[in-house]
Amino acid sequence: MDRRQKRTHRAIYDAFETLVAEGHYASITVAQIIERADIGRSTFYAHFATKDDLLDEMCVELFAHVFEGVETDAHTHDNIQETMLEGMLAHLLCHLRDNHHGIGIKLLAEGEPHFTSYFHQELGAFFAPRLPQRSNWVPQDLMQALLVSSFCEAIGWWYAQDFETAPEQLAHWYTRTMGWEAANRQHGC
Amino acid sequence: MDRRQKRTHRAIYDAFETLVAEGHYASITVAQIIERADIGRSTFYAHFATKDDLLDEMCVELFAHVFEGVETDAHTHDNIQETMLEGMLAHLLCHLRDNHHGIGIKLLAEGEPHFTSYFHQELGAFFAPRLPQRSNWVPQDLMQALLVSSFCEAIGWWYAQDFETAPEQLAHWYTRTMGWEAANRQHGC
DNA sequence: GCGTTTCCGAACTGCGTGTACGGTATACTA
DNA sequence: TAGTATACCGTACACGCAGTTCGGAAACGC
Repeated sequence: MDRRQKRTHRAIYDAFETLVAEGHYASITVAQIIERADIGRSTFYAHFATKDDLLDEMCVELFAHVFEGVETDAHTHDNIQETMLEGMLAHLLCHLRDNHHGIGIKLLAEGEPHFTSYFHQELGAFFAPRLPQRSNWVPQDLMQALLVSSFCEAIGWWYAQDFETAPEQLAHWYTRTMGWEAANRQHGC
Repeated sequence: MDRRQKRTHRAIYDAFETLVAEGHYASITVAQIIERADIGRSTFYAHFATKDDLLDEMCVELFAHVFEGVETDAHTHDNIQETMLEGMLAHLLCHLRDNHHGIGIKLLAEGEPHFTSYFHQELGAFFAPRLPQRSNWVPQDLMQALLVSSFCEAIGWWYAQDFETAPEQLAHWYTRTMGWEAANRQHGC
């Protein structure tokens, strides 16, 4: 690949990332990206058909990192199933907070539609084989949707309070609230 | 108030409502509204500063209807508390589905930001004094946020499957999933 | 070096928002 | 019913942003 292409691509990408980190995605203009990346207008359109394509590419790259290792990673220091789940979710939270200036979490909190739907999809797939026990009362797809949207909301809450809570704590609150504690612990009976 | 004003106002309002019912809010243009309402361009701007102001006014009117009577209404044929809550939620669902061509539910499902945040606020206030028992494990504001976003998601699910499920059934699933069943029933212990 | 590819940048089209203003029609008022 | 106020019409305009075009300059790979 031509060295110029790589350079330009990177420049656009970086400019975009910092702009997203600074302000609201929807209000970013191509002119701003161009100026920040210090490239010509037509050059931008030679690389991306539209601003959303840029976002789209970023989603792919981001999720590749964010979900990477969530299923297999270290945090499984305990083989009680729900602790494992909590660990994975905490892991996910850390990734979202720390990768790429935390723009993933920001786009989620802002409710950016494309990113959000992408994330919903990924998270839905993650939850699908892990639904809480009592979910047989409820249609599976509904249950899954509730879990996903709640987790997104929890992320938004976390972001809004500037990550004061520890990810493990948040994951614990979340799983308890959504009914996973019934899995293999007896409630106070 | 001048009769002409009322007429025009109504015309704009109705045109807007049908347009929202037909398509995606974000993609509706002022030109479309004008054409549908059959009024002049400057006339529109004499009534509303911007398209969003129109939406805003609609939110107010809509919520006045939707939340009206939810707290006090008939459905309290039973004074077990959670049945009451389910009844109120079912009532709410009916209102949302049936009022104003169901545009409320549509805006929610589309994730229109202004309407959604408005609705979140109202619903949050509704849930605040009714949090499930076990919510003392979790910060109240987080709990409330999870309840609200889950309910919105449930509404979206309902809309997506074209209201096949009965509102009472959906309200029941929702309350059980979110942990209200623990209020005064013993789990299977 | 030399052909190829990419970049530059300015000019242009297209679309949507919101404003300005003079003429016309309709509504209140006495 | 005549007169005054006010709402409506509609065209034209300024503005901002998206996305395209194209000829010339610069950088690349071989």
